[in-house]
Amino acid sequence: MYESEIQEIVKSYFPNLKEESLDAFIKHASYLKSTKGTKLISEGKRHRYFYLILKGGVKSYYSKESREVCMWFAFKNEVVGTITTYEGLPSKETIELLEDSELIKFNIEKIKVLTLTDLSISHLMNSIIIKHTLFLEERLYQLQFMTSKNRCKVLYESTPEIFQKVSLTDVASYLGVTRETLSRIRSK
Amino acid sequence: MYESEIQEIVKSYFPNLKEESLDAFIKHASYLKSTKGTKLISEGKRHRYFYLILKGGVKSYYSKESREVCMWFAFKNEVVGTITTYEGLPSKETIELLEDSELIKFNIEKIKVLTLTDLSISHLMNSIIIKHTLFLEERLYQLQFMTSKNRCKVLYESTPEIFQKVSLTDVASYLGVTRETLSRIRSK
DNA sequence: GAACTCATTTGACATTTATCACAAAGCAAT
DNA sequence: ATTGCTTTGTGATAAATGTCAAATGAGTTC
Repeated sequence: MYESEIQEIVKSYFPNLKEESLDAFIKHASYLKSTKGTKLISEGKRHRYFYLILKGGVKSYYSKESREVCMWFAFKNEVVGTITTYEGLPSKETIELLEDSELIKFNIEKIKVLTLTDLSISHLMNSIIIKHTLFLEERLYQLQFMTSKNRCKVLYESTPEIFQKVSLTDVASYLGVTRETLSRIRSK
Repeated sequence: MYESEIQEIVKSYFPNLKEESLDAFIKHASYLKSTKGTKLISEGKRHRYFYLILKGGVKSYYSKESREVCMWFAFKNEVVGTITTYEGLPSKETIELLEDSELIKFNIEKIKVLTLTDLSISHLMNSIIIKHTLFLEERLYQLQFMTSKNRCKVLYESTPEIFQKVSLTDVASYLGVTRETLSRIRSK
């Protein structure tokens, strides 16, 4: 993929990015095509990138004692990464492709350097983080207030594609129940 | 309290704020002393402020059908607010004083205007948000992976003052159990 | 199509936690 | 100290969910 194509894509995804910031931003972006199961970010390691999904999907999960708990899923047109990576720390999560996907990857270290002098880029990164923060708050709210049956229902209504693309085991862990329980509650 | 005193305090709390940004920042800060039970931010309303706690403590909670669930607690030297307020949206949470407290309040709208032209202030707000995001991720992790007994233990070990200053009912809701259950598990 | 693998469903049972009711303890005002 | 109020603790029971085991179903390979 040519740099000019990447530029067009990035421009359309981040319309608030000023023209003069765009060039610098693009310098740290590159196209990436990869297969199902590939890990974009692995738990315990430091990484340099965050990603924009052009095609495909990913899951994020924590693992502990051979148990995996999914924290979120993302598909086409979403920006993904981990906040620990942004902070230069080892990631606590793993981000893995759910299917063969196409992405644009951005060098986070380089782009952080740009935020030191470029307001437009600083605001862009800000808004990406805030979007994630709002998502986490909503998720916590649902875990604390809603029954597992309702969480399942709300998820199905808001993003039915998750049930097509993600295994029930993973959806169950995301909803905070075992797969057996999810299997039962969703038929009721 | 004189402006010069506020300036000293703010400067010491936000050492990364550049000297030339500090003056503009301080213009939107003021001292506030208030009594237990006062609501700094009320659910459903738009607000203009975030706060730095000089003395005292607060709790944040969501309420639904007369049930309250605490989302976090904060004490001396912590910055508090809601991300929805920062985004100019009505708050989903209520923030209430746990005891008579002294605070500095900052006008969020005005400071957001400053972030449009001031990198130093933009970065400061960023880092405050990121700190909160890391907290939310840790909390989600604990809710998904740890037993209620362990969550209780970890909370007691990390911030014992919560058990002194907050009612068991509130702590229980924060930990995701009923107060009866918390009463039982903590004695075991 | 048979054999194999993997995901999902179902059943039986154990465990945890919620719920409801009430008792005990702590605290403030008189 | 007595009264009233709020918070915390305890007991009995019900509901939800976890755990383990086995069955079914769907997809793949030979």
